[in-house]
Amino acid sequence: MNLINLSEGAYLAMHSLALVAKSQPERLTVKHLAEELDASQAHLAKVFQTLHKAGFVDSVRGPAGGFILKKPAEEISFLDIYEAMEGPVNLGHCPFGKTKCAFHNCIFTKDIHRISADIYQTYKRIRLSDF
Amino acid sequence: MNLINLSEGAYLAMHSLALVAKSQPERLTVKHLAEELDASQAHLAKVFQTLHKAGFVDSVRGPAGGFILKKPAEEISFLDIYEAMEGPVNLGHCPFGKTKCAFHNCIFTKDIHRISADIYQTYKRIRLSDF
DNA sequence: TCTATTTAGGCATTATAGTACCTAAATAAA
DNA sequence: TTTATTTAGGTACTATAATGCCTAAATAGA
Repeated sequence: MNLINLSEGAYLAMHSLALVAKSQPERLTVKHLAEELDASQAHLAKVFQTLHKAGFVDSVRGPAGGFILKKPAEEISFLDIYEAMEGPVNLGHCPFGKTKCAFHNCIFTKDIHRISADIYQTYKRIRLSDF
Repeated sequence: MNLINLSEGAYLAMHSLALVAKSQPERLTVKHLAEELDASQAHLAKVFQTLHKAGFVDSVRGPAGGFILKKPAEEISFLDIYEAMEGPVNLGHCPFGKTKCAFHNCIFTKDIHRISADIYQTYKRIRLSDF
């Protein structure tokens, strides 16, 4: 069981974009990336549709086609990718969306908020140019 | 979107056991706890079936029934509860269960492992007696 | 004994993520 | 121009987690 919350989709997005960034300016195909990551080609294709719509990559169809980064690798953080795949992160509120808490001092306040902030800052700091 | 991985079930287990611990030796009912936590009574009842089987609570049926802790609050950590609800945690491996990694140094090694270890130690440290 | 309360357990329903499939569009190469 | 390749997008299927519902069992109290 995984302690951090990262779907297969977000995992694929982060890892495949890192590979795309590494091989710039060469285009990479979904087929190639799926083999490289030992992942489902169908799922990865869906992920890249999302990444394309979100403006992270440019696509070229046909033979010798594939994906390249649309923005410089320095300008794409893991947080950007995470939010594109999983939706926007909202820190500062109860991580479970509760408006009412049975505890005067939430039993999670001290620790869970610290950890959430840590993950947030970590994702924000890591950039595709780091690979 | 929540950065840490904690299901509604695990959230309910941690919070309701904290309330049970606080009100010892009085028994608490699922109905009471559901109101207190503003949560689904049906779901909480399921959670307590799991907690009962896992040996965290003793149950008494019928009027004036409810749940009490079976073990001292000092001996129950959030990690114990988490694992009872979500399954055993395995640190030290790829958090996504991959045996093959496309990166010589996994892009997550430094940070994700640090954060996972942090969450693990935090859950391990927090005990029901802390409330 | 009877009734109301409360947990136990099984089953059904719902939501979501993941996967698969099919067709269209684009394009490089033969 | 034709063919093979590859992304785009829609739809549908599957698996699993989460949630809800119903009935049985237990038990305190009237």
